Amino acid sequence: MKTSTTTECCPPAEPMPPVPTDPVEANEHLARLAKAIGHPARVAIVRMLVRHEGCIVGDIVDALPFAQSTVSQHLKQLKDAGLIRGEVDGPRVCYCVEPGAVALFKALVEAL
Amino acid sequence: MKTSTTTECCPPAEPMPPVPTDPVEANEHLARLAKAIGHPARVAIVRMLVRHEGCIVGDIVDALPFAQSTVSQHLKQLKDAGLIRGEVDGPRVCYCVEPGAVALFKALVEAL
DNA sequence: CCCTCATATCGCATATCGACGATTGACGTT
DNA sequence: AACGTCAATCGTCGATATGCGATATGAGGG
Repeated sequence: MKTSTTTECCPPAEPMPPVPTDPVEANEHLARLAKAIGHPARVAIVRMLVRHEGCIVGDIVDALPFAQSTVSQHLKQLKDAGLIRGEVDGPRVCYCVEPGAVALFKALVEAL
Repeated sequence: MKTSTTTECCPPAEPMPPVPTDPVEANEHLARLAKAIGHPARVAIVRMLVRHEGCIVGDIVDALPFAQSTVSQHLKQLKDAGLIRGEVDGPRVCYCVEPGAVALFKALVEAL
């Protein structure tokens, strides 16, 4: 198996970062998460990572119609927003969703 | 009563724009909505409009620490995304949430 | 060791955003 | 008709986003 690497590399991950109590901070947090999601490619990435329970790497690049460097930037933005996590797995890098962050995002949106 | 105008002006509004079936289109739609939400001021605006069942106008400007023109631009972005609607009510303009769009957004996020 | 593969990062060009002040337009009031 | 008010738009500016190719970096394999 080489073509599609679906290695296991994601730790259990925390349950859910505390929902911000301060309304202003909640707004900013939601805005930050929404902004990170605010691009079709990043939506696709998140969806892909959520579906593939495990993690994927350069498969993401193959699945998207963008150059490798572009995809890497999108991954960085998602990582900066705390939505995903990347861990080095030998020669390749393994990305996985941060379930808590996604849950928080859903909660914040639901609370709109 | 002049200071805080909370006039009634929002029509019942449709129940919910159809959830896009095409996954690509769903991604783009979600991205568009998320992008529109991806700013603290716009989050605040949406939240404000959702809470005040009716509609508000220049009160939004007073509630935010930005110039009137800036708030107007944010309102325009939200309107372009289909999240809110603005109707002229005499000398002032009345904004209200598009409940269907918000529901769709929530549904799309939930389906992540 | 060198070489390759997989990612990240840099540098660049273009486009859009975010904020503002100033102007315009629409509407009531006087 | 002239005025004042409210809101949208214009023009501008710096900052950021988005895309790419080219280049660094790092881990493994020959």
